[in-house]
Amino acid sequence: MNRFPIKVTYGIKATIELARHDRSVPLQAKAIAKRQGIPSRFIEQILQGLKRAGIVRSLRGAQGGYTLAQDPSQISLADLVNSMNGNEAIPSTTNSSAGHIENRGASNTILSTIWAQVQEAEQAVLRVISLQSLVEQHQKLESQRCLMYHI
Amino acid sequence: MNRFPIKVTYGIKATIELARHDRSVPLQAKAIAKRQGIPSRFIEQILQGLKRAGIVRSLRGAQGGYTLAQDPSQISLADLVNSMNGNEAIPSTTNSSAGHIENRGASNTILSTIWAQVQEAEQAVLRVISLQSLVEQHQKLESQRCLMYHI
DNA sequence: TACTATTCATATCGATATAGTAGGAATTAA
DNA sequence: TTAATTCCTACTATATCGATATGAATAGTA
Repeated sequence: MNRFPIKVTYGIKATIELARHDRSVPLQAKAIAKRQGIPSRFIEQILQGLKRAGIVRSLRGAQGGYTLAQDPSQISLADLVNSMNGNEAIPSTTNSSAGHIENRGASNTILSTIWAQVQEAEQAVLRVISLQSLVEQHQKLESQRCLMYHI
Repeated sequence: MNRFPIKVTYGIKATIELARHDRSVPLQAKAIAKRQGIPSRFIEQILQGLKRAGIVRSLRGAQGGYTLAQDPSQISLADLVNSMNGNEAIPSTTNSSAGHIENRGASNTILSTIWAQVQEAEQAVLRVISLQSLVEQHQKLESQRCLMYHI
């Protein structure tokens, strides 16, 4: 069973924690790490990346921590995944340089186009999933797990 | 501009060469390498993988080489990409073990499901593209390039 | 002010994956 | 028998992944 890169997985988990947390109070990297079982120095790095991407805000110093920069319903999985893939801001459909693919050889041109289609298909899946919906699914699954214990 | 792993790119180029070549006469790895500018020892390895996947057939010895195992119209890009990604035979939609996702934690379960959706979206793009159509596009682009020289 | 908790920045590390290279055994047409 | 070819296995070099390490900068609080 394949999966997202662990860095992406951790980042998403972190934002889920932030979304579940009171947005007016910053949540510390250490707390996120503990709750999700992530090495705390590692999640710090990831959160810094998310900050640069404008997904989260931070407060330094004692009682500092991280908060979401936007409402969970406004953050898509595409936003999260792209911000953590080094792919700074995938230009959705701003294919400004159409036909300007400077590959020598016909097959390179064709394969570039197909790669773009694959990427777009992936983005289409990720764009329609909001952080909000992740949190809701999370809630639902957790409560199901609770019920199981009562059997 | 991202792209397929070079190994996958080379493999696809090799099968395009095979598709353009008389299928009753084997084409040598060395010839493919030369035409597509691929290190010849490397394309050998890749072709062996394609053979194990049943995409190509080989003839050993002098005058040996490779031929396609099926008609180009019957080979999809999904077949090619999957056979070269180590993912031996992705089970298309044989989701026999639905609900058997053995991840601890609700977010892992959710993310596994989403990853599967992303994979399926990619496969859907690749499944509808045949090697035949790649060859046709290739032909078309080459002839366009010819026209350009006449301007 | 001093102390402490936190983010922020940068370097390093081990393991794994990617992109090859190398040597030679096995096979087969001529 | 010879030359050309696939086939098999091992090796190398570089990059990426998944962290860990060290410590500076910042800010709340006693």
